[in-house]
Amino acid sequence: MTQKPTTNIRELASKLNISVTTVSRVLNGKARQYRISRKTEKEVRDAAREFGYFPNQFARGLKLDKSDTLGVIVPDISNPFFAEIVMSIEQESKNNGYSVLIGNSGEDTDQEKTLINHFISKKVDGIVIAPVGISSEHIERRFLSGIPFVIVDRTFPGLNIPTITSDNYGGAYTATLHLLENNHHKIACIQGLNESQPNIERVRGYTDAMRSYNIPEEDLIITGDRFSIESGYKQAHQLLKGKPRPTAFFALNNLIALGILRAVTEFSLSIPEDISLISFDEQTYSAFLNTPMTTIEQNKQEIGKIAVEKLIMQMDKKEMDSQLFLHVQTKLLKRQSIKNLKE
Amino acid sequence: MTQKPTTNIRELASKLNISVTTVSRVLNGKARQYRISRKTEKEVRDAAREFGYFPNQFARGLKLDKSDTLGVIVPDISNPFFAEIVMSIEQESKNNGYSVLIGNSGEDTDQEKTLINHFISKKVDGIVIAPVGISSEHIERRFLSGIPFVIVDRTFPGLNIPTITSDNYGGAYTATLHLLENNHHKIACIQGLNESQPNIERVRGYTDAMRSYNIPEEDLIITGDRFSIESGYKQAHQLLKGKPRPTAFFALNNLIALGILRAVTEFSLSIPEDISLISFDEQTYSAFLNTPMTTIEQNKQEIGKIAVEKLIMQMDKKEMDSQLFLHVQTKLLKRQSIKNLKE
DNA sequence: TTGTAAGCGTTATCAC
DNA sequence: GTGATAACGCTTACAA
Repeated sequence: MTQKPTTNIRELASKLNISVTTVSRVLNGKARQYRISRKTEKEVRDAAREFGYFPNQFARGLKLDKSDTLGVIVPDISNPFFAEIVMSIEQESKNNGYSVLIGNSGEDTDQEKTLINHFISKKVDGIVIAPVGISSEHIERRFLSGIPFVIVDRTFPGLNIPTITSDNYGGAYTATLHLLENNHHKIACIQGLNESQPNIERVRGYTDAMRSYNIPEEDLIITGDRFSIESGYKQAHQLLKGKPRPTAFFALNNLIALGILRAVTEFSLSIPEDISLISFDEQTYSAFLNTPMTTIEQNKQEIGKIAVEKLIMQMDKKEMDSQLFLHVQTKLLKRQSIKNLKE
Repeated sequence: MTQKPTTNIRELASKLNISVTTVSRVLNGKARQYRISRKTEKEVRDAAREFGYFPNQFARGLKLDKSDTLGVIVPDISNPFFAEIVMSIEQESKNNGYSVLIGNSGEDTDQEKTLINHFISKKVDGIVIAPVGISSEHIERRFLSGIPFVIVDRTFPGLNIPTITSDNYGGAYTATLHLLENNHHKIACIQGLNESQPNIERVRGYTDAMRSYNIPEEDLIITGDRFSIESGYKQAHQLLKGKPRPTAFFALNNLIALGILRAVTEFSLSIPEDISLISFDEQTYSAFLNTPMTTIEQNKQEIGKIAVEKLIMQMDKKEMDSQLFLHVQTKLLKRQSIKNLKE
């Protein structure tokens, strides 16, 4: 039950003894265009304020076929990486006069589908989605049928939908290089959701860096099942049991890093003395771990902001922007979780 | 621009050579009530599916004066505490057929006001809000004017709006007692947003526990300015400079704890050897700090869930529930950040 | 410079 | 069992 409509445009008009047309025009900023007298304009504005009138969004939407609302779907809001992106999206949307509907897919493609349908039936004007990343047909179909979309974080190769991601390849390359420069050779790359594009790109960056040092890396790329603490823990645990141990871990996201930390602690090893660690994605707590962690920072603020900009462009121009795929730069934050083996 | 209305109810009806009334009835599950024939019912359902028809939510909203949408407002989505509450709210809303609009007030009461107005004009059926916590008139006014509200986390004393919070008093009492039992006497209580109710309640719990041990606590209650890392850092830094130092810190939320950690590291002190620490609010990373942190866990999942339940009750019954204020139990998670001084 | 009225797509009321 | 139609509140051609 919503607030009882204190006032509608008709009442307001009759109170002022003018037509609803005039009221509507003034309130939509078209007073000038229709050469409405200053006096009338002022009267309308004053009355609207006085009676706390604001147009009914259902009626408006029905007529104009738009809701001034965007939908956002992420796989896991409780992951601060996505939470920050959502925050940035909300902020930028607000600045542009849009509200945002939120949806959490829980890393589940079916739920993601349901959410998309739901949002469309709710008449969102466009959708920013960080997909689960396994399949994209459902997204593509909707996009082709005319729903504006922007994809964030988890791309799909060959999908012609505007996409904003971190420079995953570059970030991973930098991370691995940093380890190599500290004379690590046995660097284990702990994956999250193997099939997802950020994961693939990060592995590619890792691999290329390793090859540039002529180091074979095949056995060091460790399969994960998803971007979660549990997955990271399981893989790290497995590796730490084996001999010889890797000298360093490259965690492919923040949750994987947390899982590794757990395994390392369990084996009573310490960082960086016994094992070095670098993680993709900086978090608020990264610096405050007892051994502050070296990370690859992603600019979540920027990712969210650009996503909304691109989406609005798409909605307005109803045509696509030239720059379809955008990479946001990452940054290496050196802290104390990496030991130089030659020292 | 939303999807072109592939089909509307009129088209669907004419395709089937029946009236819109019948179609509407079937699709709203009123086939039985109006004794519509099995055959017709099936035809309608099949056709709806075939043409991908779903009712226009603007028209529906206009007619029924409801949106099946809830609004959620939090002070800081990037704080995982709120992110998890939002996640839970989204989940529970979805389960009950509601969408959720999200708003981030950025710990700013003006923004909070704007968001509330915005949501109301968007015709949300109700609002769950974790207010900034400084003032509540704007909320109360809207509530009294008929908008269903549920407040979460940051209460206001004497405000008769359904509220769900953690048992802040009890949690803080337990935390402090735990420190006392480990023979700490100089326990600094590092506040966040002093004026906010959770802060006040936690201080009350702290104070009562201290008094039960006959320990004067006045100078040990440290003023903060907000629930942020910076605030925690600043206060801890100040304390560590002074002599004699407290032997333990009680951080009034997760961000404050992070700030304390930063200060402690800066002074090259270690936990728990040099200083003990307990934090209100458990986080995913709490256990993975090199010194796993002892915390008071809050049941965010439950808080969000109950909030939505209460809100829906309020919307449905249009009357208030007997149980206006609800406390969700907290739990002490003992880890290694506290040293027993007698050992 | 202002007004009249049609129409957006749905549901509820009344009629048969 | 089913149907015609008014009404929800707004914007916008078209008129004046």
